[in-house]
Amino acid sequence: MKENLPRIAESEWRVLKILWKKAPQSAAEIIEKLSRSTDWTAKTIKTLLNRLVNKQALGFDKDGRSYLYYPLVSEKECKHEEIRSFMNRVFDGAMKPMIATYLESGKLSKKDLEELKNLLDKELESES
Amino acid sequence: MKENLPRIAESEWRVLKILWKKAPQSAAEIIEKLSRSTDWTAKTIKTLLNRLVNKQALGFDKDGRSYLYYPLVSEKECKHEEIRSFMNRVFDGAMKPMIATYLESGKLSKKDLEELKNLLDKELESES
DNA sequence: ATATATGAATTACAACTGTAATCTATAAAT
DNA sequence: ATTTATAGATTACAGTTGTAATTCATATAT
Repeated sequence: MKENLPRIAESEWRVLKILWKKAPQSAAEIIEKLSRSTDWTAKTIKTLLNRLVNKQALGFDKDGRSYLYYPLVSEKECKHEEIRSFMNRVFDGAMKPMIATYLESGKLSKKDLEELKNLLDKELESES
Repeated sequence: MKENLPRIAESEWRVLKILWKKAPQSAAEIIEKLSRSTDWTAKTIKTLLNRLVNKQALGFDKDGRSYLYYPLVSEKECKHEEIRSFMNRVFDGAMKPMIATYLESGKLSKKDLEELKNLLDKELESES
């Protein structure tokens, strides 16, 4: 609902996603989870936590001598912003060409297509 | 058809888009066009052309002492790749949450929604 | 023939990223 | 009390990007 979202790098998205699922979490917990999905060392993950704190994307409370981290930026805001900048960069901001291009890449099954159609239908109904 | 697409930076997209519209074009033409939509100096644009040539995203033919540039990477491939990496980074590769998030951001008019629905319908029909 | 303007090539430089290693303070183990 | 392991802080270092300025070669003007 506010201004100046920090820029989130690719590796930082991984960290934020974990904290959006559950917060707060200690560095140890975060490291444990990321170690399963990446090959980053604990040091690397600490660096990412640090950078996110510096960018004010994360905050923390002290718990003894370790920290409990939590997001300061909302998942929704970040995703909206990321969609926006991606669409501008690649599709001059227009959704339709983006979808058309995606369809063309043939990555969607019939079921996917129908689900998307449902989404749109619901949105159309719900519109005042 | 593909393999080893170079990574295209944001500013480089601007240049490529111009050359996908029409190719080949001289640096002077490209500079002229980009000067209308950005505040980059000619030097900056030359740097971008150079980098794109180094990444093998552009090629050129000599025309006297200046060059005529043309894309070596296809618009379609680049866009597909960019969608793919964006969806992975932000939405774990799934289109539906992406669309849902976009709808939620309220950036689409009723007309937009209907156009998108048409796109999907056509795709569904055309599917064997 | 020489000076100048212009195209492209090279160099610049800081911020951001990926990917850590090292340092510092302190809690825990002995 | 001293050693050691550990948490977080600081430093590292190369590659990418934004944003040019400088240099080099040469076509053109004088």
